[in-house]
Order: sequence, then structure tokens, then C-alpha cells
Amino acid sequence: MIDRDGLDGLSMRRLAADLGVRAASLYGYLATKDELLTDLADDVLAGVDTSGFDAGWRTGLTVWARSYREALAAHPNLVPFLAHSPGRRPQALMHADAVHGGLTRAGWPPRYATMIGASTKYLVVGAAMTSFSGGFADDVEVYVGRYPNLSQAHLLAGHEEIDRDSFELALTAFLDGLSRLHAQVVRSASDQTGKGSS
Amino acid sequence: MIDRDGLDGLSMRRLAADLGVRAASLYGYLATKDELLTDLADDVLAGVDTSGFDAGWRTGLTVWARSYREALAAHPNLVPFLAHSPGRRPQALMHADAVHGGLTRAGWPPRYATMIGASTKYLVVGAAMTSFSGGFADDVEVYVGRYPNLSQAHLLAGHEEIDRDSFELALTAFLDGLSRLHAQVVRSASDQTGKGSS
DNA sequence: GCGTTCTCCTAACAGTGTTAGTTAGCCGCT
DNA sequence: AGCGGCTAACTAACACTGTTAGGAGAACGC
Repeated sequence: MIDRDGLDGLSMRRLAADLGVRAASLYGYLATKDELLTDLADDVLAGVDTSGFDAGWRTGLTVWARSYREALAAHPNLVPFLAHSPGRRPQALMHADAVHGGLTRAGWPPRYATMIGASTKYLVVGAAMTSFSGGFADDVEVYVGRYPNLSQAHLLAGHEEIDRDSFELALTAFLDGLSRLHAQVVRSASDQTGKGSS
Repeated sequence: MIDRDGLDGLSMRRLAADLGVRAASLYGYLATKDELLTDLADDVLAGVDTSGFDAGWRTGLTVWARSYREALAAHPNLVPFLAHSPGRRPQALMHADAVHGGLTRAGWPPRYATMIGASTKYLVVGAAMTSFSGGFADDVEVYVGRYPNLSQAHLLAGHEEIDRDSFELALTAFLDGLSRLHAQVVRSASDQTGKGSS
């Protein structure tokens, strides 16, 4: 229903009507509309895959980020709600826990693990919000001339392909940067403890 | 007013009352509430700085991303609205144009420029949404034991410091990755045109 | 003085999430 | 069989929301 009519298209009365019931009856099962959305959000996140860390932290992050993004892309209208309260939901916490574990096992110090988990989420949520969630401009001719550098670029934007490509570019660039950092961090950590093992 | 009471705390009647007027009078100046928010959003984005590209694409992106994030952090409650319609607002388009120009001048092909601009926005918007916009959990003891890897990490989350550090980590890792890519892209481009200059 | 214009007003519409209080039916127990 | 209690649905209402239609009063130029 949200997928069809948008987040505002779902009202308690409409949902109740869809179920052949009046609005007040829903409150026997749900305390509040927010709880309903939270439950929906948790369902959406159930498909996210954090199992990739067995094959190393990099593939772990990659698999997580991609499946996370896909889960959001499957229900674009729910993204604004999903994005604004990341903690608190059990599924989200399970994933955060798994990611944190996978990263520390790979040698990342806990603080880095926290930051990397957050950073990756930034990328996914940002991509979800600004791509398929919000619509891009439809009246194209307006900009031509006014924004010289955009005159062709914006034509591409908003299309599924460049959205995904942008996300993939961001992800690999980010992971490339992390790989360099990982070498440094692991080296300096072993310097401190083992005075130069390998 | 939004900063104080949240996005839902602003209603036309309340705003009017604050101005010593009744709600209907506002519609002599504004067509709709959405227009009001759009104007506010544009004001917030006015402080974003895209002038750094004179010192190279990397500093350009850095300055842009940081000032962008700070502009959003200054009005956290407006972020959900700001995030869900990135195109269409004049300020946002001006910035996109400046960024695109700065990147192409630095040798990035137009398609890459578009993707990099989008990617950076992902990072900023994602950081804004999941950090200061949404609140983290407050009842901490609940998780301890249930999510073994998080038991200490989550204590840090939601605090300003780690939010900014995570963002900075993401940004530098992303830019490091881009630097490598830039070398590749520029080389392969000159291979094609000049058969090996520089 | 008159007409125009501008600003604000009241009243209302259609909709929202949510709560109180009530009724109908079913289940198990005596 | 009849009664108590539970469940799930109901109606009605409250306090809101964004928004529009139509009217009242003041200020302006002619």
C-alpha cells in the first residue's frame, strides 16, 4: 500500500478500510502508527545480508552495502521513515552487530569498526534518499543555459543506471581508501604489541 | 521554530500565531506549506561553499562536502525534508553545477563528474540523516548481552564527536579511492587522444 | 467621495492519529 | 442451558492538520 500510494497515502482509516474494518479496530493490535511503520521497516531490513564477512572484511562490507541498498530500493517510499531512526530496530541492531564483529575480527580496532559501519550506512542511506526516494526534476528545459555545466549531466540523473553506477563508484572508492588505511592501522597496531610481526 | 519544535512542530496555524496573525493570512504570501519549506531549505543551503575547486578537485570536494554537512547539521530537523528532493531547488542546482564544472576542469570525464557529485552527496545526506537527524537509542542497557559486538560500540554512537569522525573517515577514504581512480582515468584518456603525453 | 487594492479575518471542508465507551459473538465453566 | 469473561469489532468524538471561499476594514490614488 505504501509502495503504491506513498508514505502519506497510508492512513489508519485507509488501511482499515482495505482490511474491511474501521480505523479504531487497528488499535487493538498496534499501539500507534509509528509502531506499524517500525514493524514494516524491520521486515524490509530482514533481507539484508551480513554473511559476507567470512570471506574478509571487504567482501563483507560490499555484500552488506549492496543488499542493504537493494532492500531500500525495493520500497522507496518507506526510505524516509527508515532513514530517520536507524538504531532501535532489532534487525538494524543485528546487522550493526554482525558488521562490527566482522570488522574487528579482520583486525580493525573497535573504534574504526564503529566508524566504518556508520560510514557505510551513510553511503547506503544517502544513496537511497537522494536517488529513488526523491524524484528528480521533470521539466528539463528550464535549466539549460542557466547552469552551463549541468546542461547535459542532469539529463542522466535520476535514472536507475547512473544511480547504481554512482553508488558502486562511491562504494569501491571508499573501500579502496579503507584498504590503504587497513594496512596502516594493522601495521601500527602490530608495531605496538609485537614490535614487528607480520 | 523548526529547530525548536521539530518538523512536525511547525504548522501553519502555529506559525501564524507566532506572527500575530491567523493561518489563512499566510496564503497571501505562500501558495503552500511545501513552498515555505522549500524556501527555508534554499536558505539553509546558501551557506554551502563550492569555491574550493580553484585549489584542485580534491580540496574542492572536501570543502563542499564539509560545508554541506555543516549546513545540514545547523538545522537537523529540516534534514528529512531537505534530503528527499535534492534537485529542483536553485541553490542545490547552483552547487551541482559548480561541482560538475570543477570536476570536469580537473580532468574528470563528464560522466564521472556526475557520479562523483552524486556520490559525495550520498555521503553528506546519509551522514546528516542517520546522525544528528534521527536520535539513537536512549535506553542503553537493553542491548548489552543481546548484541555481543555492540556492547561497547553503541555507547559511542550518537555522539557528536564520533559522528564527525565517521564522516571524515568516510570522506578521506572515498577521496583516497578517487585519487587512484583519477590517475587511471586521466592516463587512459590521454592514451586515447595524445598517445602518451605528460 | 469613489473605486481599487491589500491585508486580515471568520467559517468551513476534508482529512489526520488517537481515545472512550459500547455492543455482538464466542469460549469455557458450572 | 445459562452465565461470566474475553475478544474484536463498532460509533462518536477530540484536537489537530493544510487549504479555500468569501467578507470586512483600512489605506491609497484620482
